[in-house]
Amino acid sequence: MTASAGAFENPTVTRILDAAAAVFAEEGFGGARVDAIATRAGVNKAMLYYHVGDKAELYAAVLSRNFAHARARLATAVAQPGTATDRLRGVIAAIVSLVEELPAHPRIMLREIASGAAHLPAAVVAQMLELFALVRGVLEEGVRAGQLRPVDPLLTHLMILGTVTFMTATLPVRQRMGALGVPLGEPDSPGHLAGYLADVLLHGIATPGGPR
Amino acid sequence: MTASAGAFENPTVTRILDAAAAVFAEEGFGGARVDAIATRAGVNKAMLYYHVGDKAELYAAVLSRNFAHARARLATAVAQPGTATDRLRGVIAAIVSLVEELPAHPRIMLREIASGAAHLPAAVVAQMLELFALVRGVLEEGVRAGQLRPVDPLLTHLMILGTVTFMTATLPVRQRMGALGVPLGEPDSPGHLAGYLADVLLHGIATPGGPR
DNA sequence: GTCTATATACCGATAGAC
DNA sequence: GTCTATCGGTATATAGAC
Repeated sequence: MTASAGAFENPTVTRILDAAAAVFAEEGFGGARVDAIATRAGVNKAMLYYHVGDKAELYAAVLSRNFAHARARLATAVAQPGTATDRLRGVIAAIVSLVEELPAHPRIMLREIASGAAHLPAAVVAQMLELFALVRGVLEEGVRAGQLRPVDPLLTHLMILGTVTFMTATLPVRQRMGALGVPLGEPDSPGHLAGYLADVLLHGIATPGGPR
Repeated sequence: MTASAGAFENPTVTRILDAAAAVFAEEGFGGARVDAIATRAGVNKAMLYYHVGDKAELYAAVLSRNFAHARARLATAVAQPGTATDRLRGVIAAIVSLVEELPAHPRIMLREIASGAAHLPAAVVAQMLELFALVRGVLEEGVRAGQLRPVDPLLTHLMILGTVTFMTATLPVRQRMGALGVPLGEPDSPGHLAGYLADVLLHGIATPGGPR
């Protein structure tokens, strides 16, 4: 992962969090083994407990770091000049590039959603709210400016997140489906994905003159 | 869950699979405890192994049963009369109602996607392919009939699945966000969800005369 | 700060009585 | 077919030497 570490973050801690993110993504909170995280980080298990804490603290630290990174990226996209529509495209592109930079993050969140937020600390929930507020601002501005239909901000945000997450995280599943002999279309580049999503989201898949 | 059991399915097996689906959804494959599944099913752990098999066989049986149910439902929706657009709306409504009937299924699949299909048997992958083929048929027919733009069937299918799954499975997370004091919009009924998704997917969120 | 060794507990799976 | 008891393996977490 090698995500940008916080300014005051110990390099050993960074390695531990990077390893933890990968293992949590691969095995889930319940399935992740602290031994596996320590080995992958190249540190002793006792050092892991010394530097970060127990499994739950480790998990919270990984999520908090990822969401802080996402917030910085989304804030930049939202502050860009241009129409609300332009900035919505920028937000989608930012989300796609975030998933490329932090591939473990959507996988961890997929599991978190599945568990009903069983391991999600309150501080992380607050971070998620900040992100939603940024995207909602762009959507509401687009509605006010008459560029967007009166749209449900939360459903729209979930539509973006769900689509991007599925299109990237399902790659291994799709490869296994393709191995069964059925062509599944060309592999999708990040740019292709972001463009396709923004286009469908803005204009739909119906032909302009098609029946309603 | 109480899904429609296969015709030749032992009632004890049905109870075990129902319990397993709930626990796998809640805890994941790695986090699920066979003891917890047996207790929830009201059977002895030894009986669970006797009737179904080990943890992996249990997991495969749950997924296979769910996908068989989904296939029957989707096949009905696809066979309905009407234009391709009408049937696409029917497919979306069928997917939404499936998620309502089998709430454990999307949660299990969310985790499966996150793990990179780590526990997915080949037979289940084949079942997923059948479902994709049904939806792709409707989309391709819509393109041929000129009702849909030349659309990427797989990306579109993932867009539908990702959106429906996120909108339903994120409910606990959204409730926790709402508890932090920020209004998140009215709760979404299944019908509202299906209608919103179909509408956005077909026509986008841009106003008809809006800038491209 | 770092590492070894271990306490303590739990889990998956089965043997064997009935 | 059903249940109890348990084996063997492994997990988290920490104590304690250096």
